[in-house]
Amino acid sequence: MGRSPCYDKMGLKKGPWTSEEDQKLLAYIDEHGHGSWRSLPEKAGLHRCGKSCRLRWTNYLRPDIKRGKFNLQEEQTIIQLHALLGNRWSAIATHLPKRTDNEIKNYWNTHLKKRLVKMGIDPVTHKPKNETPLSSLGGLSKNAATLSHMAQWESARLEAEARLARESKLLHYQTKVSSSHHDHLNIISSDKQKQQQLESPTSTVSFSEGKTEFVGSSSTCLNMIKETENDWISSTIHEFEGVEEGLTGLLLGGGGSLGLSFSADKNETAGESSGGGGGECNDYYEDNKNYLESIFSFVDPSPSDSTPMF
DNA sequence: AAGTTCCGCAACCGCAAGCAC
DNA sequence: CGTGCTTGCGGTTGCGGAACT
Repeated sequence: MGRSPCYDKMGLKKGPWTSEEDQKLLAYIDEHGHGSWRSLPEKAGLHRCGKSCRLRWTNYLRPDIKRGKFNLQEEQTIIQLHALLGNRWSAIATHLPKRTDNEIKNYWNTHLKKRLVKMGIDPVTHKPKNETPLSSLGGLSKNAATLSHMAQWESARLEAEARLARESKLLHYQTKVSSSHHDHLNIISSDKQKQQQLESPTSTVSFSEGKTEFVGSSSTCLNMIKETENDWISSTIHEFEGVEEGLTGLLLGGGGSLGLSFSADKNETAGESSGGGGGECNDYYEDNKNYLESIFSFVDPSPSDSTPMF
């Protein structure tokens, strides 16, 4: 199968991009859209392979990228979506407008993953490494099964959403040429805001009477899978045209109940600050409990203490 | 001040899905 | 329907700067 023979080709540069190369790439995409990535470098006068250009564009030069530190809400969203979706960074990124999958992946690997480990939570399964203390939460295994099942559906749905977002992007950049490339690095115009709406599809997962539903024309999981993708995508378009609060919003809507003490790098965890690991377990236990409750409250609509999501 | 270690992030690699022919 | 090309994705690497000794 054809893998693009990238950097072996004579004269193709690799490594960090210079500002001059950035300008060339931006200017070309401004003018023509990216079109075929393979042919872009030659047309743009770049001695790079198309793959490198695409990467540079999607991860760095795109005008709708927000750079800088992740805020608390974003962190929580990543963690909870990761619990649902695993390492599906592109799917997670669709719920974090202006953040790239690469950035989210990096942030997870360098920050969040370590924090969970320190809290005694397995960053892969999002379960406590020592199950026993939390078994007292009750119903967790049942919830875990539900969560797993849900994740599968959410996964499938997000794939379609992501595809839609990609198509929207392509359409936008092929048909719309924005102003100067300096603008790319600095502003978000009204056009870009429209674009964001397309690029940031939101979920409309709802839960009722213990049954999971996906709001929209495809009201049940079964319907969702039976519908043709086009039908489903078009229904999704209607959804996020009118619905502002998506999965992210839902997650954050319950954010007040989140007990995670992710206070942006100050003290990594309560356990760590307790010094020498003596009292770590209790602190971790509290963190874990809140952590898991925050995730499971997303699944289990028990009316008691969880903040209503809708 | 110099050397070493640690950390964060941009970029690369390779696989696989999607698409066109 | 099969084949080959392009693109997207996730894992990993390596460089540069910060922190530490």
